[in-house]
Amino acid sequence: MQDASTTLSSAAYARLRRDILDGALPPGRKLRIEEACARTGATSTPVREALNQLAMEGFVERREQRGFIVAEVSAQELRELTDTRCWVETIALRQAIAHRSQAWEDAVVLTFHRLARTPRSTAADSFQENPDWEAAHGAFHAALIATCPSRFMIDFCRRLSDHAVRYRRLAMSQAYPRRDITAEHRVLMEAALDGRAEDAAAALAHHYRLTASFVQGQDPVFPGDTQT
Amino acid sequence: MQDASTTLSSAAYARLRRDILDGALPPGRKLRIEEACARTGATSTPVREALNQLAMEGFVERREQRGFIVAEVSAQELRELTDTRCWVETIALRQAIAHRSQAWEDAVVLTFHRLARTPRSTAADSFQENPDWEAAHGAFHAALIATCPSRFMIDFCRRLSDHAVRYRRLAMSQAYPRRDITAEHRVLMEAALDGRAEDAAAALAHHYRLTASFVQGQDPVFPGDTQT
DNA sequence: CATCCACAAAAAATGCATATTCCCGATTGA
DNA sequence: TCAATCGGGAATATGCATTTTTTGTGGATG
Repeated sequence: MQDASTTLSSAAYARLRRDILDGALPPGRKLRIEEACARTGATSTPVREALNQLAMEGFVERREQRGFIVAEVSAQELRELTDTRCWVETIALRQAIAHRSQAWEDAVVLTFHRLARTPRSTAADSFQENPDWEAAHGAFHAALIATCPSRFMIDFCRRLSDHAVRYRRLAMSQAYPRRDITAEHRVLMEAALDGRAEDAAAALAHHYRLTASFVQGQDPVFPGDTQT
Repeated sequence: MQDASTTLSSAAYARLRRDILDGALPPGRKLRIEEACARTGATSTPVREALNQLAMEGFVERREQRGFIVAEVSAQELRELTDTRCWVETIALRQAIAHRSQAWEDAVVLTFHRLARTPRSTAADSFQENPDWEAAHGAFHAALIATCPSRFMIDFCRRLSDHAVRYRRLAMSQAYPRRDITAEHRVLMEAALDGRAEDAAAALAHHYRLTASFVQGQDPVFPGDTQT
């Protein structure tokens, strides 16, 4: 019944993950097993596996004997996420620069080029999230730290990035920022290619904090969360 | 059929995790579902859930349509693990010190005291791993970074710590180090309590690197892995 | 008359036995 | 000797049974 090289479990995982990151499944939403089955076209066992994996990633919360809910978001967590990315990914970037290679430079240049050429919105007049842009953006940032000699670091950075994507999408549904993101990326790339590790790290942190402050500014996303 | 507040799935997860960290399930070992069922006393559904969670943690590898095996170890990964801990946990420690509180100081002192009073070996003449020591050791290191204002950091440090425990246990089955670990912990604690963040970070990194070099020295643990 | 507790019924999560699909190795034929 | 096929065994998926939680109702109490 299964088409080549994909398991129903993985398919359900990918589908639920996408729906959560897209915001189609909003934070706090109860995830009934049966409903998730209908959504993914699988039955309880693969769905349950998918939900458990998502729980380990922090995208859903698992309540023992009480099922799953989509993980909540908060301004507090956004701050922690942003700080953590700045702390950790700057280290990964410094390490990557210290271990740079020809292949790394090529990949950085290539992914930057692709990102710069990918429109952020699919519509010219209104903002319509372009999934290709997210992919290209992730590829660029991944390429930057690819030579960091620690899979633990790389995996952790990717996980944090995924959480950041969710926050960004939730805010984007309200508005979108007017800044020259390509320019930010170019500054970052050029510092990295030149081996100016501290400049690159600073640019990266600045880039993340700018996005975070934009997301945080979209008040309706975080109702009732006022602590600073 | 279920006693209070525990699900078979969680029990299977805890059991398999313990067996992997203890080395009872050695690296590379195939984990047949049916065998794991017998080991944990559950059937396939909860066992499969447990294995998936362990796969997300990196303790088992999931081969699509081919089952699970206990994650391999290597000298290379040990180096990456140690570097990552030194990079990340020193940041967490600096942050924790920057956000210290009375409760934090109390917890650090208390967990240090308990650790110092817990014998490392249950036998006086030969080395017999004392599970209480592992627990006390983990509690001390967790207490040190508890006030780091990022759950992402704290969770990541704990995950890395668990991987380190596995490496340590694997090496311990060969020999055990002769060093004054309590003294190392005391230096670390005192620097932290005094607010000397850089000293504390240095002590922590030194502590981890000493252990790593010991583990790495136990050649039989990593047969065929000679690259440096 | 409102509130709270107990009990019952429904819904949902967890777990099991079994069926199906897929991978791998062996055997056979070219 | 190599390739294709067949069979055994293991992983994956299904449907149902069991257990727990939750919700709704009725009655007693303040």
